[in-house]
Amino acid sequence: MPVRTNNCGELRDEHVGQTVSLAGWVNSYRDHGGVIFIDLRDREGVTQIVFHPEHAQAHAAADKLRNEDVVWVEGQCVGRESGMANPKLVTGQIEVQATRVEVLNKTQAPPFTPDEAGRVGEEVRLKYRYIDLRRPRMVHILKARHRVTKIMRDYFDEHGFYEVETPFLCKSTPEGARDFLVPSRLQPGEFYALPQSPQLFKQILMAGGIERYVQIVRCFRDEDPRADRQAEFTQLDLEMSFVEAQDVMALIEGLVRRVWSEVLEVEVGDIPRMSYNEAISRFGTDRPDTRFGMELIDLGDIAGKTDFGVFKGALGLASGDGTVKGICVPGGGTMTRKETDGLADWAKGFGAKGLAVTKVAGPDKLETGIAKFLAPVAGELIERMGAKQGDLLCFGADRSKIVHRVLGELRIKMARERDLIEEGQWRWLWVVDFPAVEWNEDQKRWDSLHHPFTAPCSEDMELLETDPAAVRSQAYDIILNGSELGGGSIRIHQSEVQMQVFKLLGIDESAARAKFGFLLDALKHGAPPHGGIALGLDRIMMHLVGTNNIRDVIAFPKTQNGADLMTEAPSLVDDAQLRELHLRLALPPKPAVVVGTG
RNA sequence: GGGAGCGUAGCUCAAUUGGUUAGAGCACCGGACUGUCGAUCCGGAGGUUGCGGGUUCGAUCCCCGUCGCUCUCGCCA
Repeated sequence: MPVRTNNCGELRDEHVGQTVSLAGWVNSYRDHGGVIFIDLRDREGVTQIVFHPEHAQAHAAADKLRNEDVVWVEGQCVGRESGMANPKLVTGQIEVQATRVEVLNKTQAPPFTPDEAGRVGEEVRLKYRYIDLRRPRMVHILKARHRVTKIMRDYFDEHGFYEVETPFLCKSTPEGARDFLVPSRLQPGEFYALPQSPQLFKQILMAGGIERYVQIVRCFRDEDPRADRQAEFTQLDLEMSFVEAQDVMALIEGLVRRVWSEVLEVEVGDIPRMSYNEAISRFGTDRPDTRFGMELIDLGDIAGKTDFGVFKGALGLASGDGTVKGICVPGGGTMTRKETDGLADWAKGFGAKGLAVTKVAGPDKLETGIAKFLAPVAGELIERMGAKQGDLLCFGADRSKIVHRVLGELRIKMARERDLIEEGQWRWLWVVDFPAVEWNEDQKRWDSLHHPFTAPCSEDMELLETDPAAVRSQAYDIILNGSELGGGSIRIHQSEVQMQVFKLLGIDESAARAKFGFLLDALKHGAPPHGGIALGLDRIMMHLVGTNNIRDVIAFPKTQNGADLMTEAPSLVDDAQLRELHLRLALPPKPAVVVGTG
């Protein structure tokens, strides 16, 4: 490999006259028969190379160059005459007159070129990821990701953290997400699980006196992916001893302030806090998008004055948690009957029986939908909801959980569809004061909202036995523009408290010992008070580079079926491999081949 | 596991109500061309319309199944 003196993004007027050598990929070629141009691309940019017939070796070689050939060129950096400069290239003031060329690798015709890849389907991009990664956009993303993790490591180093690696081959604990399992060869019939997070290990590190731990770590959850979720993902994971929630939150504020400042030159101010109850009540979700209004308005008292059966029914629910709330969709009055009927069907997907709507026709006048039921309270309703003529009012009347869910989802849906979110905003939020546990109606038991190691608020401790639903936890989630970037908590550091919580969750002493005995022992052997947080690095990157596709920020992502289209993982393995692991497949029978009926 | 959308040349797309030889641009191959920068011009090659079945005189088009990709509900302590 001959010497490379410069990269393709750095030559400027000041380099004119120098003999330079570049290497990279042929981004495009323009063969005029006499003079030939190629745009040479490497990681750093694009530089135009000119081949004149006088340099016979170079010219002859250039004649055969095609897109994505890998070449090395040597030549003179020359200035371009005015009118011949290319303002689209940062190197457009100069070009390199090639005197020597070496084709480092001749390529097959590529299925697509990095130039046009923005218009290529994702399936093809993933199959030929190495070509996709040559796109300046992808280089930019991977570079940004590198910078972000570098900033994070520097930041935590400055704050006294040690980066410690934790195991990938772990003990399976059936709580939470489905585990990826790894069969053990040495212990027939037994399995490891890949970590869903290093939660317990980082707590043990605290018991081990490490005091401040951080790790940028891969986590695995065998659940169906989404646009912002992948079975294999990366967390910024940390834990600190001798701290309270405020300390962890302040540390993270400092981190995002630095990352956003250095990467985007955006200043992040103090991040406001909102209680879980307020978030649910005003936004119908524990991760509110506060970039726009359209908040949920409580209408219980007004609804009670109407004769509308749906409202009456909700308010009179035996469960006692019946609620009537509404949102006002600005300008939504333009929606057609078909569209609003469609909303009702959509709402059923979230457990609602339907969705009542009406339109504002004047200061105290409603029309269409359930207008006739609301006529007596029209003025009051319109005033309460801050509505004006031409708005659409949507109502949820049901158990409060369903009302909040439906209206919370509707709020987002309407904002997106009607373009009510002003771009370029960074709305940060801490959601705090979560309930520690939530009643699971299906399983008839209490479930942790975060995880079983989250410390309850000390002043709520006595409620653990009398009124579990009222116990708040020392947990905190950080939200950006309605997306959950991460969450953490102060942990339980006393084994008696941990056992009390396990008991509430229906995990008895023997089960607790079997699954978490090592943790209980560690808590008994001098575990300090501690707490931490984990942030989704992939989601942070999605925000920083402006994509809503998590696969864009991962070099080698998987598809919705968990497949890697490039390597074709997962795949069948040899019988010999299975035998070594003491495994035998028990696949479901193949569906019978249906022969045409007719 | 459920719902929705998509699948036609290497890539991005088109193809009338179900109609005769499935087209275009780019890429590829051959040729021309000494200042282009999405070069241009001339010519050429390239198709199991994802796969299997059905309906029909005739299917890219309609029906059933299946595979793949995307979004989504469930799921994600």
